[in-house]
Amino acid sequence: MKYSALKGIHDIFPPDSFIWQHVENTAKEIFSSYGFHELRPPIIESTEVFVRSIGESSDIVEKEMYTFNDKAGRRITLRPEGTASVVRCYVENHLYNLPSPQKFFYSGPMFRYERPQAGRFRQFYQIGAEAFGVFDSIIDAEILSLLKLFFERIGLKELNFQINSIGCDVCRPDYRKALIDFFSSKLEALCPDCRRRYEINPLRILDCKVPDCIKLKEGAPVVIKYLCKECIEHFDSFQAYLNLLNIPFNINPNMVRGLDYYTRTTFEVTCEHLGAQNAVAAGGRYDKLVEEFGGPKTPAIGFAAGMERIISLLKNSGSIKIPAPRIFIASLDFESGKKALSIANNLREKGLWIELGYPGNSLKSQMRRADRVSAEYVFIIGEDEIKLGKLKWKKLSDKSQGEISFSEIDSLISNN
RNA sequence: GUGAGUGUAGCUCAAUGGUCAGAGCACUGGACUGUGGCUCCAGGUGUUGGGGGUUCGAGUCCCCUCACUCACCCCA
Repeated sequence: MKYSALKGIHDIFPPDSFIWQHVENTAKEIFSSYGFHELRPPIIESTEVFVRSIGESSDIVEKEMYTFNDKAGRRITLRPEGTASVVRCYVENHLYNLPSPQKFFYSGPMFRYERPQAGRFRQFYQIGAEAFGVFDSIIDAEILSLLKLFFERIGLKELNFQINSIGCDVCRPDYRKALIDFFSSKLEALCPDCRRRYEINPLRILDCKVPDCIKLKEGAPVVIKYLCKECIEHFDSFQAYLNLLNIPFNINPNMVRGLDYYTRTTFEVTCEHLGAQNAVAAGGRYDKLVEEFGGPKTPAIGFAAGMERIISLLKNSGSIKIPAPRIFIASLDFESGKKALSIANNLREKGLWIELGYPGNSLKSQMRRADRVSAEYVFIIGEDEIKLGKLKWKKLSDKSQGEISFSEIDSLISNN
């Protein structure tokens, strides 16, 4: 084979593309009902947009971005995530002057230069949503409620909702310091990765999976105990809203998000059937980011859902119907072929999905193809039918068949 | 970036170091001269991922390389 798609980058084609459409259409419908409207940011930005939002020292920025110079020497990056672009757009276009809150959703490809594995690709698709301008945790609950309805509607089951609060810039420094104090005496026993995390982002030691590290973090300070009064109130009311909405959730104090911009609420939706990369959606609050981008002080919260992971769960559940043509028209020679073509044209103008058999193939093979594509009806036109001015029809599901004159085709369609 | 596993027909996979590398699925035709699913018959493509080595002989063993997969890191 001469050419293949790049590593970690995949084509999407039927029948999978039907599932993609189903998910995207459902998302648009559900998100709209929560007042989230589509925003289409570009997929490339100046590198600085991502460096400033995601964080200089994060892995994404340090080693995973597709970055290049354009012809004028500007530093350009293919977006590794969506939030940075949405915030840039929000600030650049002064959308904060519109009635608050402003709520947006987006969908499209993201790019990260990573080693591919199950549920992780170099080009991958996310559907995300962002809400600007609300401090109250009621919006946090609305976001989870939106996710729950979305996943229910597309047919995903057995999902776990995990939440946490990682504090704000008032209380997080205290917690960070407590963690550093706690682990400083255990440094030698930690795995090499955790020793590195200790330097870069001590919070990340908490979600290490190495058995020894799991033991060592018993008795480690819990973030919730260090939250300031405002953060506690926010987290408590968040949970009250979730209970009101009957959204089952677990508090996972070890869930710390990797991106620097998160504050207070973080959450993740996971599914056990996925493999190591088990999050189908994740997000959180980022109350400082708009300001850092030069906008007014504006609280915000958002999430991103991984399309490929959703699709793979739906494929395994086998619950998606693949659409099928309404009518398959088989024909046997030049004259009947012409008749078939013109009937097909008329019916397609009415919006019906019509497949044509081709007279070069035997009727048997045309019938077989009609069956393979799960056509509802087969029309058969040959020499006799042309002479008599009528065609034979057959309904494949129950084998019923009959004849109908060419002029009566419309009524057969509308009666069935 | 690190580690492990796998590369044989369009797809899923067989083949103890030994003759000509096979089967199922799928596709086309026929049995059924114009009626799908079931059954039977017929029809064919492989530089065994690529390169080198060991051997009388390599799909099989060794080395290199590439690709894919899974896991770590990280993250949707």
